[in-house]
Amino acid sequence: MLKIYNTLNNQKEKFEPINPNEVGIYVCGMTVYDFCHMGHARVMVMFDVITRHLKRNFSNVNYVRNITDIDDKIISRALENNEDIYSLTNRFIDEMHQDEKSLGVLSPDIEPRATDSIDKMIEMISSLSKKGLAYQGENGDVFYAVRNFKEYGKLSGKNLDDLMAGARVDIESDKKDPLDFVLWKKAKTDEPSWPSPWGDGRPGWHIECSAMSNHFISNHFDIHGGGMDLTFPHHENEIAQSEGANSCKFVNTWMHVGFVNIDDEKMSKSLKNFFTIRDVLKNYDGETLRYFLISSHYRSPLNYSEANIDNAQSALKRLYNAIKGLDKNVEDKSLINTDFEKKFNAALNDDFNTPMALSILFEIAKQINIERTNNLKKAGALSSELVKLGNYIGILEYNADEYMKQGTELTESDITKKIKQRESARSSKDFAMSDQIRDELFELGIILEDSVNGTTWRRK
RNA sequence: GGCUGGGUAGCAAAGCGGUUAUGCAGGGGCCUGCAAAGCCUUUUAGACCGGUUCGACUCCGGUCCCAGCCUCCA
Repeated sequence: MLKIYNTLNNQKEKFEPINPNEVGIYVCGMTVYDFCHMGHARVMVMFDVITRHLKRNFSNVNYVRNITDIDDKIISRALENNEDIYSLTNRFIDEMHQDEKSLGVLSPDIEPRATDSIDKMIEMISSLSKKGLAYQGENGDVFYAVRNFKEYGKLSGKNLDDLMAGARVDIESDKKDPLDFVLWKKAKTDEPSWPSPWGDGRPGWHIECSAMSNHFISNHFDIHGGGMDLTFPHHENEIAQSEGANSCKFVNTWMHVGFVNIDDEKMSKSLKNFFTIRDVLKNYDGETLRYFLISSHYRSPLNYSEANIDNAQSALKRLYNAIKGLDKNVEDKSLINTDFEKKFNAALNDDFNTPMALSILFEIAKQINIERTNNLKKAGALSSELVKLGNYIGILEYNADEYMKQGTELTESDITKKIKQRESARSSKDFAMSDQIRDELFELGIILEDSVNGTTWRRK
């Protein structure tokens, strides 16, 4: 039984899809004007783990993650670059897809772009307008009348009067109420625009997700996710828009992924304390990054530091080391304890407890290491189990031997030559020479390991 | 000020009202020519103060501290 923590009531609750075996899940994706940073990576990876688990348990999962390709920041960045907005957004969509691939993230089922759904947004704003929930200001912008949606604040646990007390004054606005937000922005000269009943303009950010989720999934669907910073106002506004326009419940389960922090502060573009995925991939492989991101629970804050990623790398290497050199095609179930998979799935069923799931993998690794000296077949069966469960969460995707060797500048044949030299030194008991060769290779980042089957090497 | 979360051993990070989390690091041992890897073993916890309980890191109350949201942000 799958349990998910729902931000709507701040409780872990039993997950039951609206239609049996069908799950609709929508996640707010990126605004594509720059490279993705580690915070984006965490959302991509966590929802990848989540949807992989959903797809194993429900036959028909529709995972939609949008792309925001029209927005103030995109327009100003394109202007800075003296570039067409589509050339800018296409470029960064490609970059994002490359990052996803590095992190082992599977593509969503549908990845709609905002600019392809402008008509759906206009429809929705019209319907809000008919219901008295939207109005056009004198400057031409169309706003949502927050006071007219009585349940406003139910997701974030805020009430309008508390919000008023802390509201920042928006001097140049035509809003009737400072908390009202923009649905449609009147076009300025030289800005991309679309025709609408309110004049040429472009959609506000919040309406994009309401329109796309309603269109690509349904007016009422199972799971909506995103980073924790989207809870308010973005997701609150989505509820106001969708429930206001459709007069039915919008989303059953709201899921929010915690921040990636640096020195216990949120990583963000405005604080300029962010690391892009590209930055980090210069020093670490994608799977190490993925391991790092899933090594804490998705709702907890995750502190970014090199020490912590090093830690993830060591842990992942332990798993690869366990499966190294074993025949992972042994599928004799009688040789393995089926509790491993049960416990693993139970961990994921408990609000996607990835740290718990990982600990099961280490239990298997330990068993493998114990068995490999006396029962190679059993060790092989266990390693196939370990790889299978690892693959469930998108790790252990590589050949262990290759994984342990990757990232060295030396060629295989150079290393093999050195190993042969050392072997002849060893057989003539010239241990000084033997150790010297091993030390030389160590300086170059290569670790040699002697065993009864001969000498193998791996990257430091 | 309002609303969310959270404070676990040297570091990271979970579960659990009583029994080893897990990974890294440290100690001792085995293995090894010596290492590495691995195995065995071991040290280091639960912010603070009360309460409930036979028993609390785990439940309840209070105090202190931290982060996030209340503006665009994943």
